[in-house]
Amino acid sequence: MQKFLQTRAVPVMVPMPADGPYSYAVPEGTAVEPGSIVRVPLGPRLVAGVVWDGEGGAVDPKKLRPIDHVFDCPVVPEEMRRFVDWVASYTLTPPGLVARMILRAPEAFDPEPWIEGLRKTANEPDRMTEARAKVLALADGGLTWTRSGLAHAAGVSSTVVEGLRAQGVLATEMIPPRPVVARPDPGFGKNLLSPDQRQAAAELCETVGNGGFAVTLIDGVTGSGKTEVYFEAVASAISAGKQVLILLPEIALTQAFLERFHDRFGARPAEWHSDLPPRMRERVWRQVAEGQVRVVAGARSALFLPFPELGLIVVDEEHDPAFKQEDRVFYNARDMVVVRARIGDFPVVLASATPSIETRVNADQGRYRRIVLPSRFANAALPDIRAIDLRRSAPARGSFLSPVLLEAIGSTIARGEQALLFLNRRGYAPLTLCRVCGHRFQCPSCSAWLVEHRFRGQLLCHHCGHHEARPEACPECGTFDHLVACGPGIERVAEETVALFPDARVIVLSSDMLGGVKRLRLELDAIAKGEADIVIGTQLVAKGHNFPNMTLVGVVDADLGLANGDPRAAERTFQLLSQVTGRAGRTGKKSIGLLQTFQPEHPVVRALVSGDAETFYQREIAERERGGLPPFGRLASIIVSAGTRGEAEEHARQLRRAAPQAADIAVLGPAEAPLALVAGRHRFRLLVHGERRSDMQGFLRAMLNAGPKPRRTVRVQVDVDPQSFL
DNA sequence: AGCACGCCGACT
DNA sequence: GTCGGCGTGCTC
Repeated sequence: MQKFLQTRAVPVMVPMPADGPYSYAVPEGTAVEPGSIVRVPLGPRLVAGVVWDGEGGAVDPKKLRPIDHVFDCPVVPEEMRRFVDWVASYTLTPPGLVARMILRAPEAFDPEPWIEGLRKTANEPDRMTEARAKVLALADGGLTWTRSGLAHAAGVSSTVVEGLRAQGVLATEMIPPRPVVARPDPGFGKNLLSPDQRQAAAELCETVGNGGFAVTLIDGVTGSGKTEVYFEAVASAISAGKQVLILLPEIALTQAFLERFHDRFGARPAEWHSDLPPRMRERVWRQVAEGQVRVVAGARSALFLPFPELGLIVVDEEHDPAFKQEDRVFYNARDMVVVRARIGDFPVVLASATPSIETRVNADQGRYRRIVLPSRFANAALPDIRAIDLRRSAPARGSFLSPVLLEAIGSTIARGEQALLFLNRRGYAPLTLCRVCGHRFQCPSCSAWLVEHRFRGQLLCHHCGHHEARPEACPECGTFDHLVACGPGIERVAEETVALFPDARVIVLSSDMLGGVKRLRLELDAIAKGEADIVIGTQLVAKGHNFPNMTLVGVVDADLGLANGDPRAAERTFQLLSQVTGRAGRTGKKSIGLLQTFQPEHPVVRALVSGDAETFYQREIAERERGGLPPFGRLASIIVSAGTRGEAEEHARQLRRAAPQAADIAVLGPAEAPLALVAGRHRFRLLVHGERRSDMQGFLRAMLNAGPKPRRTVRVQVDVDPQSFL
């Protein structure tokens, strides 16, 4: 006891939702410093934690337990610890949960083991064979090889290599772990840039060269070569000895992107995303922490890697909703990037053909610098976009493709070019009903319509994943053969297309496709090689892939997504359809985009057809600031979720009553909230906005403190959307 | 977040 | 008579 009282106690952030770090005793002879990664006892188990800053909080000395182990690992940099504190405070998340995000590679805290290698000695083998000669010829270079590497390179079995080792011709020598990627060379494969690109790259490199915190938006139409431009900024950061992070929406993190990077820098960036195999994950984490990896291309969680020398972050497809995490810690990685850069005092590049409204406003108001790339690169021209008014040019009965679109598909494939049909709806039909009694198939746990997937023979809920076999008879009235599919899904469009163009080669791309990522990659390759005439796809065709021979993009339902209550409906639809139509015309051939719509006068449709995005943006910004919808930039939401709608609603009401400025709060019910019903949990979103952009945080805190404490299964979480932190 | 403890329904 | 459901509570 006496000894423990004298022992130093340090704060350790443990990976669980405590309000702050816990105190642990530092055993005699153990050295730790802020940022040290340690193993500590927590209740019945041992967990990894990070030694935090300041003095350990006062605890009952009887509770104080000693640190179990200090890992031989680089410390979590000070910038990173401040970042964790900031994110925790901003999102009202317990800091331990945020810290947990940087500790997601448990095996990486121990140094990577050295690998057993083989090296030629002066000894001669007893007898020379052809296989042995091949091995020795390679080993003569004086290099140390791995056993399998040497056998493979020599084209012999590893028993040959093993035999030579047994005779002492090859000796074992330990070699350090291999880097996950080679060092990128900023001067490797410089791209030829257009004058616009050169100008933009020069501006960007100047900002990067100056160092210091700055945010630059590169706003350029699809195909204008934004990537080449920000690659130049990446090159200057590498030359300046900095590490670089490129954030991409997970789906855009494709092979094609990695290859483009390779072509420019002679090496791939390290990848970081949820599908990374655990072993690779650990190696990347470790090598980033050691500063061996200089460039990471990753999904949003890459922001929590422990870079010691980070000097530039690029966020590509800045507007993409995939940068938002909506579970546990609620954050928008794009916004947290800006904070991370401010803490580290280095620049940020945001790139998008269709920036988010809040980023545009930040640029307009001078907080961000904006660089515009107005035209497509080289001979590629933007597709000519037209609306098809479905009231005038209606599809035939039971069909979803209008005569105008069918005609365009026909002539496109007759020219040997490719057509893309886009419909953002998986499955066969979004609603099934009984023609006799009117019964509609609904999800038992979240009351959304069940989507028929005819290919799988199932009805599925796209909210919670519930699925059931498609019945023959109506469960309500028992009548056979009177169930009718309402509306189109991608499978149904495919069925129609195959029937109308029986000789065309049709490929369907959707995220629920059998065969997963591997199959998807094969299909994309096939399309690139011209092995398809018509591609039918959901959202996933919008991103990253280049289809060089694609000269027609048909949007089956341009109105889809405009009618839900999401305050961002118009913005999101504009972004999605811009990207999809942007798939066409990458090679200079004349190309067109056709939008099937019932609302040709809708601002989104008009913006796409006229190519005048500016008017659309100004209108959207004005719309939000006029009220009705919460103005951007000061928007936060408190999400209340509970098992039943009643409970969530009641709690939301109470919180709203507790708030001092009730007029500033809008309560959106499940119908309007974008994520109203998730996994059977009913959610409510209170959108909160204030007149001053100062201290949104304090307001939320006050509201939560004044409000009732959540009881039973009611949970309250806070999601702060666009930034008020600049 | 995990994990243990604890109190009520269907099974070797 | 036990196995096991998840509600509640705690972790320096």
